[in-house]
Amino acid sequence: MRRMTARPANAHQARLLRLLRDGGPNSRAQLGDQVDLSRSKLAVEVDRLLETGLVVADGLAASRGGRRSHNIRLAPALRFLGVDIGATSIDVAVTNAELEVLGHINQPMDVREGPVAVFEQVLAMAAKLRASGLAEGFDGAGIGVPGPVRFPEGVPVAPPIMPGWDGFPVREALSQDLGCPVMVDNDVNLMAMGEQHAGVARSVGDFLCVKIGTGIGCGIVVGGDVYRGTTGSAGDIGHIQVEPEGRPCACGNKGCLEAYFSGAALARDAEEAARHGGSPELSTRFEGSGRLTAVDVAGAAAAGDAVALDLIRAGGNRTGQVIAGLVSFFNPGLVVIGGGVTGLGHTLLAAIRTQVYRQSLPLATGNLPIVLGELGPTAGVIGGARLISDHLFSPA
Amino acid sequence: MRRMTARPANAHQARLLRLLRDGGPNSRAQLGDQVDLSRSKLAVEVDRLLETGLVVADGLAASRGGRRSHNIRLAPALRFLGVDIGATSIDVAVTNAELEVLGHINQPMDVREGPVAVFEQVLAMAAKLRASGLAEGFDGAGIGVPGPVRFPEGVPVAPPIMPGWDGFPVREALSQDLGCPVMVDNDVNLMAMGEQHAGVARSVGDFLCVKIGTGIGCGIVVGGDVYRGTTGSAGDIGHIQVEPEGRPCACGNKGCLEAYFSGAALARDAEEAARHGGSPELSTRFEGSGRLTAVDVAGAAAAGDAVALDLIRAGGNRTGQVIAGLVSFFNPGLVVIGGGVTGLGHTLLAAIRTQVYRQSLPLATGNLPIVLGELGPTAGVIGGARLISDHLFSPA
DNA sequence: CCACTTTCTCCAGTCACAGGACAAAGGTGT
DNA sequence: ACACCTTTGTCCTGTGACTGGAGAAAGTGG
Repeated sequence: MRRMTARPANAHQARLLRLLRDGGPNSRAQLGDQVDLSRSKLAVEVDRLLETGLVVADGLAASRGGRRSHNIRLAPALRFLGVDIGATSIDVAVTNAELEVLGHINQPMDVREGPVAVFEQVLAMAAKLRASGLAEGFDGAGIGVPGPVRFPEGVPVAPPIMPGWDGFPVREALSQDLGCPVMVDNDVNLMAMGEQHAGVARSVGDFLCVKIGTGIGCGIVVGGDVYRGTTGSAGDIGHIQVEPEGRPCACGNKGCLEAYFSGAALARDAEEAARHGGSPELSTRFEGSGRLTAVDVAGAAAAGDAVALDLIRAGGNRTGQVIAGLVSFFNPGLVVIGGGVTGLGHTLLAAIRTQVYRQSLPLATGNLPIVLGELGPTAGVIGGARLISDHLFSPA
Repeated sequence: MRRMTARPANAHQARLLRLLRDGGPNSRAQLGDQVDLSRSKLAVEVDRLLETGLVVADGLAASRGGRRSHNIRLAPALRFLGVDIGATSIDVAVTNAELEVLGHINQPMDVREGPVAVFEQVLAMAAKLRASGLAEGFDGAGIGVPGPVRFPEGVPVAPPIMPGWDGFPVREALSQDLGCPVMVDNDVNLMAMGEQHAGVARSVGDFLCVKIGTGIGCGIVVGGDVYRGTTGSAGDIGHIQVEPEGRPCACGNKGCLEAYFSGAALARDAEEAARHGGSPELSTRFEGSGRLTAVDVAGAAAAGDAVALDLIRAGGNRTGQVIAGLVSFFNPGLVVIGGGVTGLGHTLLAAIRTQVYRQSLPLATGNLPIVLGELGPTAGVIGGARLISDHLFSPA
């Protein structure tokens, strides 16, 4: 099948495409209400979009007391690929042009296997989705990787947890293999974009999205746009010091947040507690599998295990301490907590909230919601689709 | 004399005014090189600006091998007022349209006297500048106040160190009294704008400007624009906790940065050291005046006093600790240190640099200059002029 | 004095866009 | 059934924005 070749010719067309993406099918009249263009001009631009095949007119809508309107919608065959490469697993999803997830698969994978092995698997997963009939091809793909990215080029830079990825031309390589445009970003930024598009952060201009998984990162959204910093490392809060002369961290420093709370640190602390006894729940789980993860801690906590609850609270307090500082500094309109540890749920959230509301300025916290992300693992892949669609739905 | 009444009629004119403001007099041809408009269109817009009187043509420039060009410049009679209200003193300056300071006066004043008393003094200072012949009137004024501001309305909100200012309609009142448009912002943001316009931050898109005076604040510039946060309190880093269960702070919390380092904390620590002996330099100065300020500490440090140097280093370490976190989070392209303590100079800077380079991620610090502001007390007033000129030089 | 450069103006043609007239297609009340 | 209203969409014309070229004005250097 023929893939998306055309691009919007001007800012008006780009605007219309995004409106159709975010608002679904619309009549010309409804579009006119949103774009501040005359009906004639609007009709011209819509006609041109119809000519390119980017949008189609399918059928008539119900009457609203007058002539029935034609439904204008994005081409129904458009497909975007969202790829979220985590430290220990890969998520791949197909979406339609409205960024609705049509199919989503997850497979374990260690990023440290290196880009070649990882992308082999990504391509296999994409092929599987295509084979299932959800897509005949992909019109674009958005990729998230767990480390800083030089955004314009789509190349990871000095990623601590991804040896072998430094400088690998992800965008170029995948674009070649997939045969479609590709954009690459930090996985945390993708999560932020996902929650912004379809989750709790809809209609919030400035917010923070803290992702606690194997590591800890923070997506920063300013005025609706992701802020990436001068070298693409903005939001890398895992190595902010929370304890002078504290625990040694993998990064070489001491007392980093990640040394105290993250998927890895939590598992280690839990195993320690299990070995030293005092926590029947954790000990049982430990003996079962020989190792523990954040999921085990969540399970133990849900069963009322005091040690597990303390671990979560302690971690939440550390994290909240850092977030409190960021809230004072950044004064966001919303803080979203997400990532693998979301399963720790409200115990974690309560600890974070306590710290933030206690330490940050009243003016900054006065009307500040701190909530869990509502999309879970789909946030990243939706964010990926959003990333590439933002790129494609902008003037050529 | 008649004051500036016209405003640019469109984005092109606004662009041209800003180019003339930032680049000084220019010929039509030079302007054409910078704006991506045809010569004809450019000529039309320049002519319209000439008609409004916002710009004037004065004389011919030297030939560059062909016909001599007409110099186009902003109306030479335009005058902006920059007002920087600090906790303990007021700076007022007049600038021309190019934001060059023509006259600058400083007077001590306690903000806690309240808005009415303060603005009486501001008006007197403005009148003094006018009387000196530097201005026949003001075309606009930019005001900085030491606390958060609801920017669109120009009203301080819940300012901790300014009781009596909460909700005072600064913009409206001053606009009335001065008879010209007024914009109000946090003093730290003004400093950032000043350093961006005429200081060390020229041509840097994303940077932080840390002002250490009576309190500590941080101006945040994202993509060339000041970021103010959801409620106008962004950059309020003085109350970030640096020591759990640490010193009590005036804000009611414990262990805030400001409790350890700021003009006030430094003076208190110095007086303590002077009383307990051990520092001949500080003791001498203390006996002289009965109190100490940051200036005394700077003097003692310059004379080699070990206690004073230790105080500065300790404060710098605390501050650097916080800045290190912000650098990891924000990944700026530059960090500017300014405010009243700039006199502490390189001892302070060295301590901050050490902390940041040691704690933040290499990717974020790799090419990160940390420098002292180069404008000193004029940064704020230039920033004020810049603020109002940005407002006036934008489409009506 | 001539060739060449730079600056600036003038003019004609093109494109973007708004707004009104009007046709198409549906409602609602009598 | 009919008149009348509403909503949607199309067509057309006029206006203003903008470009690019021709050419005048004003200078330099050989």
